Amino acid sequence: MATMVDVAKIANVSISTVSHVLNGTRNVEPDTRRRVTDAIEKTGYRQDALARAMRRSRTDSIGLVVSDAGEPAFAEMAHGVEHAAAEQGLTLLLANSAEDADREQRAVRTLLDRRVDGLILARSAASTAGLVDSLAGEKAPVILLDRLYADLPFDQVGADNRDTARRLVAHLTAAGHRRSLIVAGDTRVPTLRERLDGILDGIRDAGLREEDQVILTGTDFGALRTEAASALADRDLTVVIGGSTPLATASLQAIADAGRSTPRDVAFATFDGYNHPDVFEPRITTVRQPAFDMGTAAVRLLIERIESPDSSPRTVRLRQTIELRDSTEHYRRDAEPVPASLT
Amino acid sequence: MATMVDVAKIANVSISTVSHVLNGTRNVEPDTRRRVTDAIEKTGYRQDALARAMRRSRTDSIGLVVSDAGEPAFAEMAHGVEHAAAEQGLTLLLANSAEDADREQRAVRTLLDRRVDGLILARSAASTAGLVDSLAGEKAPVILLDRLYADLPFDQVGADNRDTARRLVAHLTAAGHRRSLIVAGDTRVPTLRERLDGILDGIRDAGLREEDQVILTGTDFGALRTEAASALADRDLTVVIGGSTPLATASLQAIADAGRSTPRDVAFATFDGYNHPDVFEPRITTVRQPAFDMGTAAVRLLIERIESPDSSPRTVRLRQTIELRDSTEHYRRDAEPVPASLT
DNA sequence: CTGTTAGCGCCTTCAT
DNA sequence: ATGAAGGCGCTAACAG
Repeated sequence: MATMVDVAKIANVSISTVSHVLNGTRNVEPDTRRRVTDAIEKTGYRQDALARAMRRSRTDSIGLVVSDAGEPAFAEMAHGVEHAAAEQGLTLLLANSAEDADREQRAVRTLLDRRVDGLILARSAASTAGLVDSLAGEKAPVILLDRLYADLPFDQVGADNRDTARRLVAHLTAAGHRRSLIVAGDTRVPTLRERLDGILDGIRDAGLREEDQVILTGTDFGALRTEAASALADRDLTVVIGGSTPLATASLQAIADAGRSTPRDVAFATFDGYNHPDVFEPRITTVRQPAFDMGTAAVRLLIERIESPDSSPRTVRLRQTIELRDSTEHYRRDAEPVPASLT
Repeated sequence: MATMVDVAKIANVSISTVSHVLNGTRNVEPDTRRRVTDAIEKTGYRQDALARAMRRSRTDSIGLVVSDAGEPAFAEMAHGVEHAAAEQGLTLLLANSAEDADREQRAVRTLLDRRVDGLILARSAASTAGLVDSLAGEKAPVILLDRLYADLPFDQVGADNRDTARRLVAHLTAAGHRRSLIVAGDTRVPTLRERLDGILDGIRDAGLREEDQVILTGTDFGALRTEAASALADRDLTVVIGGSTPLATASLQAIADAGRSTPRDVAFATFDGYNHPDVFEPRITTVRQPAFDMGTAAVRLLIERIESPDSSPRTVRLRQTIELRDSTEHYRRDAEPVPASLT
């Protein structure tokens, strides 16, 4: 592989001139520039990003640590990050945490050791004390994506989970639902906690009692499925709400286990949802995150943070949309009309 | 950030000793080693991967260039690559080609400039002359994943598309189907070409005529959907076969457009398919790639190639499985029994 | 407008 | 068993 020395020799200039034409970092006589570019052409020279990074002590790369959930919402976020990074000329280094705090730690370390200029933690288990500590001393800024923890000294990007959950429930109660099965999942996860809180807000708004709802929490999807199936023996539960894609899957399985089906004899709505809602049955009412935009927003915040490390941390929440479909709309057609303001 | 110099000073040794305890690359007195590890502990020293890579001229990282299809099969492959890389202590650098030859070129360049030790091109448009040329001179080996081109000087990992397609058609014809709508897509893509060829093999095996089948090719999914819908006016077409996930989506939409439904009045099967086949209707008979294993196989091949650059290129094809579901099994129950040997 | 030079942090002969 | 020193390829003062 050709180096700057080779180019300089052929062009009959110093390596510093080569560097400067390469980076456009100072004026050089058209004629000399010519000789240099010709030499570059001839040798097929390419800058060595490693050496450059070492000297400049910045790599023009950022890291993304993700839990490897195959959920569409997450894939979209990663995609948004990828897109925005490329647009900024940043290389993206990816590491996988598999929803495991330990692996997350190691992933973060790996990326930091590679001297990424900044780090985005998507769906992080960031609450673990260790992580925050280990990040404190680093100069590489960190952005939290999707799971937002209060009182952390990081920029954060998420969605307005609580508010949208409340709007969703307003719609459901307006349609006549009084008692619901809420498959809330692991409420230590901020996103899921916020969604549950918003649902409860909505319940209260409608003058309903929390005690009349069935709320299922926990981390074990198998157990949740079983519990949900038993709960559904109670035919007064007219609607099921899933807190995320895997929770929705467990819920749908439970509905089938209980010998019920949506929307025929129970309504159903979920957060995050599935791809191809137009091709498969049932068509599910879904709260959709602006996942791609969340990814790009994270990159934007990261870049701003790299440029001004000492401004105070910001939290951005993007607005979600409610996509109404058969699973709620074709249950109880006799209910009150749907307000048009909902999406 | 602490460097080896800091550590050496504190431990009262030379930096070369520090290097050697770090890498276990020569014996050092237990006592000195102790002092060094203590100093490392105290300073929170971490190796600078960049400087190390520069000196050793290897980065312990590999690159993965992918088309950003959100298809499950692809996500699985990427996941497999990620997993295997981590297991080998390799960092994974990811770049996205968005199914665009130009972007693919640039992605490859970016990764090569970062001096990855090797490169995996998944779902590559590698046929473009430029790419192959630009790769020829590089010392970083390249593995092609999923789309296999004959006569290319690279290791390649794919699936036994042709053979499995043939088995699938054997099953369908045994079940009584005589005329099919084959949504084959862009047959310049080797994977899709192989699948179509295998389907035609199967047609011939069954003593049927190719002229009685409707074969739709092309890159425009919208157009394919329209053509498929018109074709389905012919009620003698009793089965539709999709060549990939997006082709399946277009096919399913076309079936709906034509006022038909599967499996009620047309059978359906596809390659690659969708997630959550247990939760949604219709449940689709699917040829499934061992996508995860393909990813890990690519990493294995890459590592072997890095270690012995001059052995001749190998092509690995992994066996696919046929997952039989309602979309073919609940059409024409009166047909001949299904051979048990199929999956 | 161009050239010289000192490192960035590390690994690795070559001495001792 | 340990140290000294050169250099990987590049950028950024500093000179001229």
